[in-house]
Amino acid sequence: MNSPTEPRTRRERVEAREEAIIAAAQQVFGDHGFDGARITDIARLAEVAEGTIYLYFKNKEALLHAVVGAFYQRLTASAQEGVQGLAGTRRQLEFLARHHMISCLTEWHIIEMTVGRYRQLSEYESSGYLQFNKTYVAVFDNVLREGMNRGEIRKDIPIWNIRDLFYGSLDYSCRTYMLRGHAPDDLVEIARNVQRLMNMVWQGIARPGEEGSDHADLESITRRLEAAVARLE
Amino acid sequence: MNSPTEPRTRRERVEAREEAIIAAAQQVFGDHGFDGARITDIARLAEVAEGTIYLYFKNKEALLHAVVGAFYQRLTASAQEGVQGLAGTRRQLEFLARHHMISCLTEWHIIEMTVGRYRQLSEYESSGYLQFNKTYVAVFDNVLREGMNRGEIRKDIPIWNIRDLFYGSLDYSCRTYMLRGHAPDDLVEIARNVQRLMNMVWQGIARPGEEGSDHADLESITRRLEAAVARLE
DNA sequence: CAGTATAAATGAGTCAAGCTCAATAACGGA
DNA sequence: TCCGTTATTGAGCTTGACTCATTTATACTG
Repeated sequence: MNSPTEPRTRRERVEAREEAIIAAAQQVFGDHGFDGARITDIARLAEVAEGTIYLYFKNKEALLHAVVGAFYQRLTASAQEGVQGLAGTRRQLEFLARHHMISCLTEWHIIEMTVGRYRQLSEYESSGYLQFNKTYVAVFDNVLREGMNRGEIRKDIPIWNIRDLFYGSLDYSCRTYMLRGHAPDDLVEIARNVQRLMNMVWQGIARPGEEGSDHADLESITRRLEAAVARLE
Repeated sequence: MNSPTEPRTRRERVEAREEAIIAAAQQVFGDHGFDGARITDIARLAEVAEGTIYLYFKNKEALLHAVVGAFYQRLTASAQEGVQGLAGTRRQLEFLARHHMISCLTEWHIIEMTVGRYRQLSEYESSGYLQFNKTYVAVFDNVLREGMNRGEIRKDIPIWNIRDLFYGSLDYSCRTYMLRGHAPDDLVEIARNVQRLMNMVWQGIARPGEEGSDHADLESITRRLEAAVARLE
């Protein structure tokens, strides 16, 4: 009857319970959304009294925080791991894009709960979610910085602009994808989608060839002329 | 004491009340977010009993729906109006981008409430929000389709991919902008931000053709110089 | 100008769900 | 086996969305 690794020590039992609660929460949150999820149901699913949950988590929000944290941990780890085996910035970005989109689609309900919650949280609480995100996008940022150093990526755009372009288009694409009633596991269609997005993004961020410098020069010349006119004014 | 246009007929009074409630709701939702807003407070601010609100709106969600609807109506109207006075796809897209970002920043709290609520709603309820969005992005879609017909925009990318790229990057940029503690009314900084994003997006969607993008850049540079000279005159 | 039917407004009361806490149970070392 | 500590419980408290019986305002009519 006992599972092979039944918790023996007090500490082990406590940790197992915490995990059980998080697992139950993930389930119920996923099924009903944040507001729709009842602590009672989470407690029942975790085979625990309602009050017990509040020994492990300060409140419902903290419970969500734990669920989201676990998700981001998985996400960040697999992203990092995948990038390491690849050479070339474009390759790496394409992997990150595909990986992000597939992960977001399969755990879409978690993403949807995270987005748009910041506002109702205190400065301190929301900083927790931001931290998760920061750690995750650090993987992207590194890829991008390396690409810049290798001369593959333009250096004249702030990195956060590129990041918003990248993840913004991907996440919106996820939403569109779901709203259109697509299956979250049609890998071929997803790959096609990502490919199109990345083609566009790459055009915008890749360091242009020889003739491209013309473009940059014209831009800087224009700025100088405008500045000159401003001085006249 | 009476306002110049005090409502006289029954119908007028009812409509004035509905508007008062929506205005109060917009205020309170904006200050405290959806969950944080109390119907009691909205009622007090609208100078109405709590029960009265439920004569006008089925529930709290319907109240939010009305507030968001009013926002989208303003947004769509001003977007449409602004586009009409402009020639050239790039010009129009740049206007739409700036307009979107400025609007979203000034009414950021409304945006944040809308995003991420879909999940907790019934199919029917969420379709209301989708409809708002559909009407709004129709303006963008038209600009893009015209651009395709004029040969300025690539035709080999589905329009929804471009839309996600466009609004995804803009909205994420809004969030970044707010999180970095920028003022929502620093128009110069916003314009710079939008400019960088649009440069990237344009690279991705412009029809490559015979140096067409260079041509377009030269065209826009010329316009800027002309504008500067015009100021001198 | 009453008189009345109908529409509109009210707020005390209900209900549901997050959260608290005094009482209880389980544990493990002596 | 006893006892101090830790963990658990669930009945009740609180808050806030929502309801509904009652009251008030309005427009219509003879």
